[in-house]
Amino acid sequence: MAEMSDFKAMPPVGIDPIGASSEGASLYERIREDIIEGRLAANERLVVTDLARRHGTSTNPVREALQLLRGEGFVTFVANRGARVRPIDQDFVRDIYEIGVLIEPALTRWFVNMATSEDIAELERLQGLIEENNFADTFRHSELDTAFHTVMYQRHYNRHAAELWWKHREVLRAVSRRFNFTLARRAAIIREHRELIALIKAGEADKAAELISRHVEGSGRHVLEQMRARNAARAG
Amino acid sequence: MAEMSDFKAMPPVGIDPIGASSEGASLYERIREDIIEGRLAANERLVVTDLARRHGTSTNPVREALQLLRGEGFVTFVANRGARVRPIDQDFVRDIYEIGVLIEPALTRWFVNMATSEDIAELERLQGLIEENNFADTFRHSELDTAFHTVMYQRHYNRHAAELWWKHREVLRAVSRRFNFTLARRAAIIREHRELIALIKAGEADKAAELISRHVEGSGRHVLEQMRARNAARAG
DNA sequence: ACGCACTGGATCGTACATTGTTTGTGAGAG
DNA sequence: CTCTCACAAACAATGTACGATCCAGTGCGT
Repeated sequence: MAEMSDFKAMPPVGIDPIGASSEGASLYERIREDIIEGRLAANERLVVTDLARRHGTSTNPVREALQLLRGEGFVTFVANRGARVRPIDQDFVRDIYEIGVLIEPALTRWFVNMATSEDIAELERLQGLIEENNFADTFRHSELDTAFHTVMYQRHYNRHAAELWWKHREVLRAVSRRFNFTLARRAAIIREHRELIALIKAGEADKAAELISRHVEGSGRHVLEQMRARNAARAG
Repeated sequence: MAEMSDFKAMPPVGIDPIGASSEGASLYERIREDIIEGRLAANERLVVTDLARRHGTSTNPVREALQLLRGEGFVTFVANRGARVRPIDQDFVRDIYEIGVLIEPALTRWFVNMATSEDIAELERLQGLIEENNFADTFRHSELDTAFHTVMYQRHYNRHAAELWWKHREVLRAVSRRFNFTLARRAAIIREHRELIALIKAGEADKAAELISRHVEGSGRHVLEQMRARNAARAG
């Protein structure tokens, strides 16, 4: 059973993704999933009574969930006119990736100087599972890849940065799940991960940071290309 | 009257700091101010009925305000045990500054390549007011300084990054308001702002980014030292 | 001294009242 | 006949009040 939880992506310790009331929490999660996964269209109105009916609760938990989502930026509010879905569009994804490019190298640099042999063993184990899976199960790949990077950022002293990274990651994971990996991207991921492990072992913090910068940027470019292609196909 | 609004710090366009219901909005703002300004102690319990009584409303707006604050990271929740004030301590401030050091240079680099002569005129005007004020009115300085940097980041295409910067800025503004500026820091601020304007004029994006990095880091170090000193004084 | 039931209180969920916005209809002007 | 404006009714968001549920701390009994 340890095997099962090994590749389930979990947030860095101390970062509580939910924490609301029992009912409110699941509501929050479900609405957020609906937004991220695209089941709720961009800019769609979120009518409180509708959501309450659909999820079988009263309006109050819905309102609280919406406020929480507002604080996290998934929903926009206009006074006396209710909530709307914030579009998870190319701009949104690009913004997130760009912030990742700025933050992740710093997290990585710290990790390289703090990595234990257990960390490296764990990274190699996960990398082994990633290569074993070899993108056959894309969902599993997504989980493993997230776990890989979580090992690196998990214990960083800057909890804010780690939390920010995790929140962004959750969005990107959901978005990229809609697409397949190109062969070029698959090769790049495997190659860069291996190179990264090597640099960590060698204690090359700056080079590792620089590599992560390229890694994140490449990942972002890949997803954005896919989104663009799908949009073009839809429009054509 | 144009003169009055000139030095009032305003968020970058399109970034709505409130947007809740009329009553709920002020509630949200008041509670947040109480947290940031330190009137609500770190880890203090936020009892819904108390807050409702104190602010003269019913419990529901309070609950929504708290959820919003949770989403923004100012309060923490434990299921069935309510909300607590997230401590605005040295770790918190350090985390925010470190993220600023990573993000602001990128925003600056973009601005240098996009700056118009109007932008530069506005920066020089604000810098003139800053030097004229010369830290006599620290509150005014804080507003002017925020306005100065807002000019630079306001129109950045990455709305996420700009919003992140603004949110952090609001916290730091409130925190630094508790302290005075050392003479060394005053000199550094004036000098770095002047140098920054010169670099922007010259179109030296990389150098400007590097300068901002030092500027933010210096600002962070200054505030953290003040916090540390006060804590030591309090403990002694 | 340790454990268990009880009590006090706060959170969480439901139902309802109020207020503001939107939309649809109709009359009048062009 | 069409367009515009005003008014009114429906609708949704916001605020209030209340009951149910869940925790924490206390005091009793062993």
